[in-house]
Amino acid sequence: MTTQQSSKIGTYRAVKAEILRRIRNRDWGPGDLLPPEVELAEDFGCARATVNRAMRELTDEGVLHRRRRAGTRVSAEPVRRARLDIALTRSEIEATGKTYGYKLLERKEENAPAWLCKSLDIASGTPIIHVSALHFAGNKPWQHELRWINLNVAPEAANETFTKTGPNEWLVSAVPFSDAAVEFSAAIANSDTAHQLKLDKGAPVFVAERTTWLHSTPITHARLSYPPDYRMRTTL
Amino acid sequence: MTTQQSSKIGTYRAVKAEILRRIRNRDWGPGDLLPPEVELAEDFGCARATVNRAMRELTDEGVLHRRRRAGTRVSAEPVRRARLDIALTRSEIEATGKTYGYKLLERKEENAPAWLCKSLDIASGTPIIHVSALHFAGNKPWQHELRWINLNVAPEAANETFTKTGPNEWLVSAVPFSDAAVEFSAAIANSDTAHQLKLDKGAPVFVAERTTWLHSTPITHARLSYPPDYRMRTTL
DNA sequence: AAGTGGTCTAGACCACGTC
DNA sequence: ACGTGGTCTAGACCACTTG
Repeated sequence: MTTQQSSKIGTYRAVKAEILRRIRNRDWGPGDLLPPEVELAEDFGCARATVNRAMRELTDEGVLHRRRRAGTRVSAEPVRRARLDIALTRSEIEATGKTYGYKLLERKEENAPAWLCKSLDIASGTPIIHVSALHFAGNKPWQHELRWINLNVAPEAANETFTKTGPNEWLVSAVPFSDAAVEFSAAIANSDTAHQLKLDKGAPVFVAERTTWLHSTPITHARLSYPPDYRMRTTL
Repeated sequence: MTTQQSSKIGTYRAVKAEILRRIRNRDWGPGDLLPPEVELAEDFGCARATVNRAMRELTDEGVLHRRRRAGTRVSAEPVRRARLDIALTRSEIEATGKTYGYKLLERKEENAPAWLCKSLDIASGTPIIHVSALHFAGNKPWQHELRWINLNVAPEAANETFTKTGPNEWLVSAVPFSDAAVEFSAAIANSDTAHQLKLDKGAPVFVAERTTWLHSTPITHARLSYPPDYRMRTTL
């Protein structure tokens, strides 16, 4: 929340800080064109590469907008690129100082239900493992996890019981992936989830749905429900 | 969702791709130590700086973990660093192809209520502007916005009516900030929000709460409520 | 003490897209 | 066409932290 300590001059951090200062000071307002890298390098008395790194990072953060030949401008719309650190549930809970707990509710092998085939774009009849489990922070239910694992891609999952650790912990160490997507939404807990999370009927839940692929092939899909007092925060 | 096109050899992109390939191929598994930069530079036949950039980016993305002297390892827990692009509501809606609409519901100047003072850590009696507004995608209510602006920091806000454009659009172009935080959660819509979003009583809403500061001084706080069919997605 | 990453420099060439 | 950013190189010195 506080501006980062300014560093020695001539560093890319110092350049970043100075550019940010000028933007906040409105020397450069939204949409304004900044001088080219070479010029700024002279101003700041450093190498062009240093200015480049500073500006590149500011661009990644959504503060600047760059195009070849057209130059660098202050973002007219500061698209805040927030970072979400999605950790293992265990780590997330332990980071709060609470004790992590896990309980397997159900595990079954079956063919992927129609809605899942459609959602993941896999052939009907694809064998999967379905797991329902609870994660606790201390004694309090923290997350209800519903997971589906594609056995065609991760057949080793058939040997896992998931009684002591959750599917995700096993997956991250056992199955490589190349792409992931997450969706967040709000919903009313269904009766099972409400019961497991010890919520009243009609209580809202925060829902995260994750899917991962290895080279376009779906590996696993998870629906994670959190009680309404859960807060997901951005870092940075 | 698909792996990025591999580039010419000797580029940092090629190095990134090759490192990722070896990780997915389990040449290097979770927790494993990678060779030092100098060595990889030789292997790949490129400069150390090129390898450095590749590894630095992979570290930013949460794939690798680096410490001086200790070397570089594959993350044992791939903390998925998801990126959320938080755009202006207008842009977000227009990106879906729908027409953006805006309607001011209420605007009043008053002293900050106690809960807000506590939440933002500002003195009681701080003058603020409170705005309630609706954002539409086509004819459908998309977001209910409740906003509070600190008049001590942004006194110019007193001259704004917010009848044609929302507070956020004015803020981004008029008031610089240095820090921002966002929290997401699920809640039951209160009667006002439910009415405005045309939801049934007891319907869940997806809630985003944003606060921004300029050098540790709170500028504005917003509570944004979305209907339950809203999905927030990660990019990348 | 020594090895590893972190960063800066000076120079070069390239790629893109605007003018 | 040509100015702007994008990237690579080779070398150097520094900062951290572990053995």
